[in-house]
Amino acid sequence: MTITSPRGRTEMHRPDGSPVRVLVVDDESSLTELLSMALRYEGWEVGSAGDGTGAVRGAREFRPDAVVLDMMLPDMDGLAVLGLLRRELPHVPVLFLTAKDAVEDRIAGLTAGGDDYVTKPFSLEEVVARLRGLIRRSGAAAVRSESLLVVGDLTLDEDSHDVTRAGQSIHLTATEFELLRYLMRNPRRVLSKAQILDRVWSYDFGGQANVVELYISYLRRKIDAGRAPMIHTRRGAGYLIKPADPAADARR
Amino acid sequence: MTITSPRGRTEMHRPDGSPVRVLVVDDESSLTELLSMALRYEGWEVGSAGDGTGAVRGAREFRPDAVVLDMMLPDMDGLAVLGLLRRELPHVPVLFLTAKDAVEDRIAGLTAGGDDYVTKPFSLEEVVARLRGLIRRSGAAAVRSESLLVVGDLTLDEDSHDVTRAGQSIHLTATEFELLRYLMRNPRRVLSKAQILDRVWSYDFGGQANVVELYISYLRRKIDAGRAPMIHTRRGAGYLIKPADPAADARR
DNA sequence: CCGCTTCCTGTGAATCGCCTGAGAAAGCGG
DNA sequence: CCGCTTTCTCAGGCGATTCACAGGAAGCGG
Repeated sequence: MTITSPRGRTEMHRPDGSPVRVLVVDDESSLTELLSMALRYEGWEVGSAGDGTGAVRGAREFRPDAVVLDMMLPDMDGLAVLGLLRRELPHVPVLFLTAKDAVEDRIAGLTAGGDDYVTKPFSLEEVVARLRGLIRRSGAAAVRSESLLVVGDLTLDEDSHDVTRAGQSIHLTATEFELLRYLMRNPRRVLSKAQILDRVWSYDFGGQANVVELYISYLRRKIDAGRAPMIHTRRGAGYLIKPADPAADARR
Repeated sequence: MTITSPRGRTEMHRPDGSPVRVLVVDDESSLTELLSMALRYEGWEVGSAGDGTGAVRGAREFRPDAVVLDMMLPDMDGLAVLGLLRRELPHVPVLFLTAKDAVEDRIAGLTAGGDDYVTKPFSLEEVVARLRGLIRRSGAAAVRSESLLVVGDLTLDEDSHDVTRAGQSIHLTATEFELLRYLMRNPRRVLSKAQILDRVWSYDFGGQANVVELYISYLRRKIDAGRAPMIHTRRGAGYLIKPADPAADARR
């Protein structure tokens, strides 16, 4: 098993102050690497394993607070792995990775204990968001962080998916929602189109990079329409969101 | 016997503030695991046993506030187990698990003492609800939590199964009732179709996921018909219930 | 001010997810 | 055993969503 330590900001901690630990189990090394990078960046400590045997060993040695588990492993059935994991770590919430077309009844019962799943191909934002939700609700994180993101007079609730600006409710589509969440989780910070594409769109997205521009445009229409703008373009660099400058409104 | 502690929100407590304890007895480990997960998520401490002998030992050592007991155990008759349990824990309420075709009048006699039963295959919502009822009525829980769920002008009584909106009584079928209860126990929270399926339908349900859509549609006809809607679709994410926005009514 | 690059956004097509009517099958009460 | 209720499948339909494309606008360096 490989263990890597966080390098970014750590918002969630365990009761003793150490970073949250996540075990990633997938047989495609490109995916475990992708996930490890993203989760480490989230401020978590990441362990990874490529099969069921490694997963059990990882659970025993690494004692993670959450597990990301691919249901398709080379050496054993996903449910079998789950059973063994549960024996080691009865409390740990599990985020399942499943193929889109996988028979849905394989999932049956899995989310019942508070676990969750995402289908491949996924976006990193989605995985991170769900993992945060699982950890938040599991009580492993000392700070039972809020599900509400706030930037200026803009709010986004990850539980209800409600978005408001200045108290007014705003309807967003799924993609718009994920994009805004990503922006709001990184306020006052320039995010490049490449970063956004990597984070918000599925890892197998093969389309034109200007979808980002398009969706920024959609967001502006809904978020900034007729108000002091919060979404800003940094030409040649990317986009960022920040609380509206009150003077900007008067200036217009 | 295996003991696992709660990790979720704990709404019911014992007089000393510690979590309620439930002993699960079933010989199918997949079922004890499923139940353990769900009950732990409910905020309870769970012990489990796979046979009558283990059940008696569990009762003695774990001192549960309630027992979930499969009537079909490998080593002894359900009634024998019950007798031994009663010797250890005279007042503890028991939730029996029985096969659908089991002789019902035998069970009926058993439940006379305030116990209850559900037939296999069951839904987790049903088990949890009945267990909550048993515990509430047994007086083990310090907070004699209400049996009435309220969201906006919608009320649902878990004891009487009465549902009203704006004072008007509404008739629901069993499935509609369980679905609404699940929604109302998680107000303002998006619940995915998978979560709903796992929680409201029996664990062996192998049908199409769009039954959820269908029943949401039924509920809307009865709950939201001609009123400001309380049940909302989050396209690509799931459903949620919340108090009707009063402005929405005027807007329509 | 010019020309180049980058970004914005209207249009439209394809797809997706959701809603719902119709009806079969199973359950239930009398 | 019969009729009513309930559960569930199937499939058509439709609006919402996603995305490509392309012309126009805006910023930037000189």
